[in-house]
Amino acid sequence: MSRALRGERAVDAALVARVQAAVSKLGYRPDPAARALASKCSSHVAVLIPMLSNALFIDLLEAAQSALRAAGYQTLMAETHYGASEEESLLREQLQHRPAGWMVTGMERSDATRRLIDQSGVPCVHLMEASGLPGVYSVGFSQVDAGADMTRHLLEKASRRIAFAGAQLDSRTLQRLEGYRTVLQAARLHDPRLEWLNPAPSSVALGRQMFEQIMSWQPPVDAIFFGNDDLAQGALLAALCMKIKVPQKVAIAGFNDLTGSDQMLPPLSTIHTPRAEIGSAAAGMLIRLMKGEPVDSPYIDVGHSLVVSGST
Amino acid sequence: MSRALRGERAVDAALVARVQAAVSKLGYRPDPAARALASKCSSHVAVLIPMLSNALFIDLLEAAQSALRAAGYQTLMAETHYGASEEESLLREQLQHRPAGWMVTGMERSDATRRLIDQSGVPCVHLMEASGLPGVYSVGFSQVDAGADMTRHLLEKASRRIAFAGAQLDSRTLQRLEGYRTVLQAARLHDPRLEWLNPAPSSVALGRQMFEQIMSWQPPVDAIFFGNDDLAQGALLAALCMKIKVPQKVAIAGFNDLTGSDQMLPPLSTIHTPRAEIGSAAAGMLIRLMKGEPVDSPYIDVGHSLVVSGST
DNA sequence: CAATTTAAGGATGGCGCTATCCCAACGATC
DNA sequence: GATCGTTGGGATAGCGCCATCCTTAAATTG
Repeated sequence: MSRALRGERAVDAALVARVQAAVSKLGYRPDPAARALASKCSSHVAVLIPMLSNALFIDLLEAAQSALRAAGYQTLMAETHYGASEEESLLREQLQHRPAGWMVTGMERSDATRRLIDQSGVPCVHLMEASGLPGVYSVGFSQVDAGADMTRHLLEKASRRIAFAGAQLDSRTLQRLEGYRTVLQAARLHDPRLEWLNPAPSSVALGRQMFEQIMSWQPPVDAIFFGNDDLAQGALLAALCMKIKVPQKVAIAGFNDLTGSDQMLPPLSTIHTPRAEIGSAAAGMLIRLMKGEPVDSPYIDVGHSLVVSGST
Repeated sequence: MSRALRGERAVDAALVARVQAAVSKLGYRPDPAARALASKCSSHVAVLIPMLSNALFIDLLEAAQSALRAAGYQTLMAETHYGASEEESLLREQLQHRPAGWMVTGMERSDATRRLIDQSGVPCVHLMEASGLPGVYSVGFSQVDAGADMTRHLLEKASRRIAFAGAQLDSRTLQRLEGYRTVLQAARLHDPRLEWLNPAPSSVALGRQMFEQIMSWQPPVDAIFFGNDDLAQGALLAALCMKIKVPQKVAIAGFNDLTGSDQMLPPLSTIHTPRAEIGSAAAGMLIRLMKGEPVDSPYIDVGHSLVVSGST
């Protein structure tokens, strides 16, 4: 009797033991396809991330997948390439497979996508941004606060003309920019010409290029806050190449604390973001939701921390 | 009638058209769970890679997933962490889900795993190494030849004392080492003390550390061939830090042509490996196998190319 | 102690497909 | 023209579970 296996209703302990014994003796394994057909719900969790090539999301995915696997769920990863319509079509595709849960990145998406998620009745956890919206589950941290923290750090280091250089221009980068702006406006040091925004994907090569561009501008800047570490790494390499002293001539800061940032010359000051923690906490929350158990809080703020190093 | 949808047997064109019309009008979508239950085969493809944190496998996964998705298959990615037993348990787990196909990395695995794959009857394509074994499907290139090519290049650049520095020590790294050895032995320049092997995972930090170690050894080396680009990137950073001129004092070469290698100072000489091509070619081959169609050749050699740059 | 409620194990009809069998209609062969 | 393949469409029995109902035994009540 299957009830004994799933611990459903009240079942006599002796019967459970007998069933368990038979199960392990015969090597019985329930068929996921049959289970999905009968219960109208698979054991798959669809995880939608913008891009694998941004190392940031790898950590997220690895942690989430590992936690989900331990709980008996299969992870179906898909890339949205930062596209709202691609996200929608991926979700629609996944919906046919009757996923048990969803994990999506960020809060920004089309209304159609939002409706799709709501109406599907499939529990969904949002990654990377902590939101207080009712009925929305999320695990992340305040991108605005993190951006503000780094800007404040640069101010403390006596920088006055602080540039912000961002790529990809996804909503999280723009939130960091917002934090930067708020702090500089409060200090009466904000200058919109110091905001360098490039919609191209973030990369070491682009960071190098943006650094060269910013440094050729007049009047010179004291510091550059890059929206992602790969850009900042490129900038540090460009500075080495151009023999520009960092941080004496210009301070450089990054975001996310990616692999290799601590190996740069000088080591990069950055904001450490606990991606693995986000992944596992989100998986934990989603598992509770999928089992119909209550969750303590609809959103978890894992925080962030400033890593002060040689580049500032 | 479902036959009309799947193009099975001979079906009248008019009937097919009528069914198609009804399908699109009613928005009918076949249920994957029911299909899997009835046919004893899902539309899932399990892709097993060693580790996501090695950028090399990201390209592989992205290309494979994109091709598989286009053909209507779902990708289930899993990490073996370079462990034979972990690979076996992952495969065993996947087997319950009746995958339509398998993609695994490399040729090296336990006998039990090999048997598992054979006996399951699920088609399997091997990635990264081109093998001529009968009944084994694979897409890759000769790691031995690639290692030999780079070593020959260093010889041509007048290096005589050429070190090999490898990490992780997976079978592919060892094959590159084999190519290195063969060339140096033929040139009567082989010295086993110049082989620096570290089983720790490959990383920029480890490359830096290994470089410092190798450079403090006597007598000095002319060139170092690193088994992966992240190690070589770390070495280039260490050289900058130690004010050791590259390639004048020591030449540095990498492998795989990873992101950022062309941005280093000096740009890194490396072996370009067509990962995306491997991923899509392997997916294409697997799709044919899953459909029961014949494949032209059981293995595809995508080749490799030497990228000569500033570091050699 | 009979009547009623409660608890827990057992039986069974689908879930939505695929595979298989079956049969009608048609052409080919002798 | 009768027999025999052959082609193509329809009907149907599961696939292996889960949800639901049914049944029986035990506990509770008046």
